[in-house]
Amino acid sequence: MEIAGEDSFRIRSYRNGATAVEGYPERVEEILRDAEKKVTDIPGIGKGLAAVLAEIVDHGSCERRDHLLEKYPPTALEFLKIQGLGPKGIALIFEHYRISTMDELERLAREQKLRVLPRMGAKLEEKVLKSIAQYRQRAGRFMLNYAESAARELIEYLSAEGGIEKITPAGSLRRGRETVGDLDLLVTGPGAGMALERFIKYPKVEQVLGHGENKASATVGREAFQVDVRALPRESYGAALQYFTGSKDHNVALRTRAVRMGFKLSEYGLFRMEDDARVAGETEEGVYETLGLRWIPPELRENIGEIEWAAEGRLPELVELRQIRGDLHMHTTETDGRASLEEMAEAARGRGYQYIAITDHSKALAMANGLDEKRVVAFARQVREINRRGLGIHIFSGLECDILRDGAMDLAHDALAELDLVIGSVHSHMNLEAAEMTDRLLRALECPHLRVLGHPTGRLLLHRDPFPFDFERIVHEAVKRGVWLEINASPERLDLSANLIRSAKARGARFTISTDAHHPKHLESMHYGVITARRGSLSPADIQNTLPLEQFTGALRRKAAG
DNA sequence: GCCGTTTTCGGCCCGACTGTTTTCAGTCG
Repeated sequence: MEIAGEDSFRIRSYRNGATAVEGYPERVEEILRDAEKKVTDIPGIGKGLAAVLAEIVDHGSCERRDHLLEKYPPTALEFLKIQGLGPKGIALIFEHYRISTMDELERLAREQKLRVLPRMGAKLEEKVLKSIAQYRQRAGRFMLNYAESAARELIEYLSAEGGIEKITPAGSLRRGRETVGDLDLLVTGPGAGMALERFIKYPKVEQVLGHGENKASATVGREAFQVDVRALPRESYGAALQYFTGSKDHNVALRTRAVRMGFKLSEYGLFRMEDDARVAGETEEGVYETLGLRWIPPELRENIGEIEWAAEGRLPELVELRQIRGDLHMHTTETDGRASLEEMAEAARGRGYQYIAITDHSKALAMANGLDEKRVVAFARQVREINRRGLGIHIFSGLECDILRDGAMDLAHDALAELDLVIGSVHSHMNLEAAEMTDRLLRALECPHLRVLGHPTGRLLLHRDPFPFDFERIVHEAVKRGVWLEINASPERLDLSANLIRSAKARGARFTISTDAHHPKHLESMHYGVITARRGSLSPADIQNTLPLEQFTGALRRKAAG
């Protein structure tokens, strides 16, 4: 719609509507079917979008979309990812050349055919070519752990010089998004300007993209991770932190509120409209407070209703890392882990946990030397013995049991009955049709010994999409049967995602957060899981492994008792 | 296309940078 030059406010409404539907705990399909409910009760959905939604539910598309797809190739949206090209530029290119692929765009730029168009020139062609190369190289996003360690190293490097009061990563990293596009680093203090100088001399800098008085941009490392460092005066640090943390949608909503209250909010501060006086900006808390809001944790700043919650004092109490009492998914050298049970236990004890579950693979994962019934029974006995001796931390005997193609568990029920905690996971045949996958998971949930559904969607970030199934139905059944949903904290998975967590919570689901560690070091990934749970608005009470040992043991037994 | 404690019509978030430029549209964050 942007490329077609449609009304910008209508475009915004569509975009808002899409986010609203995505984050809404109920399925649009169900709301439409239910005569009691109205789809227009979703904030951001009015009469027009309600009709569009009905169309989409009916036949998978809508007239406007079909029409646009006749006029423009579907790849047009990819062109928006090329720096220097916006909707207007792309429209202009389409008017003059019939192209539909990135290769064709590249050819136009190389053959100097863009510069003949109005308001385009040689510099733009160069920029486009460079950007296409980057687009191909990295598809633009990095996993959270990559961004986090890049930020940590850089902060350490920049802090070494002195004269720096604060240095904070903002943007999607601060919000804890599962993948990060680039890094915004905010610096204040008398040495902030010098920090920019120092940044462009950072040994890992590959290419300096820009360097001014207040901001320096560069790509870091061979992967071309873009980092922007901004030097800020102390009085606007909080406003800048707020602004650059985003999300964009959150900021738009916040500014709207500011305007309504007679203020103007920018990255420089919060100003009173009537006399331009600065009323807040040194701290983030001050900005929110002046707008009549509690401080909103960055993980919630996605315009999912958090501003209303903050205004009404009903922000959820979000789970914190220190509230996690144990890790319920990890592997040892018995299968594909790299450390022994004792080593894993020792590392967990070092983290202050009260308990862990050792959950090696089952025999279907032959490659990993998965456990068969006999080894499972022996393992359960061994764990009982270990706990009698005492390791300074309680061990639960567990298993990550494969859910076979037909939904049967990989091991016989009487063997599973010996264990304290059985996780059921899909590791194979992930390309089934949604209906078949749903049946498979439903059957798995029938197993009376199943306690946790492991990495429920099977996604691998930047690698493999979630496999399709009827999520609501599976959640419904899991809740009914007392099966907990895993939030797999491995930064490659973060499965469930924040959106699915919210949707599942609204249906009464209970969760575990576990690392799926294959090495003692991987236990540190717990905080990615906690961040993801926070993005899903979860409180400690939603998460089983925040329970102290005794209560957790009790919760485990309740399923066993029926 | 959405929305309403000024409003069912007339608004809808803000500012910097760049080169397409000689006064500003388009892009970016």
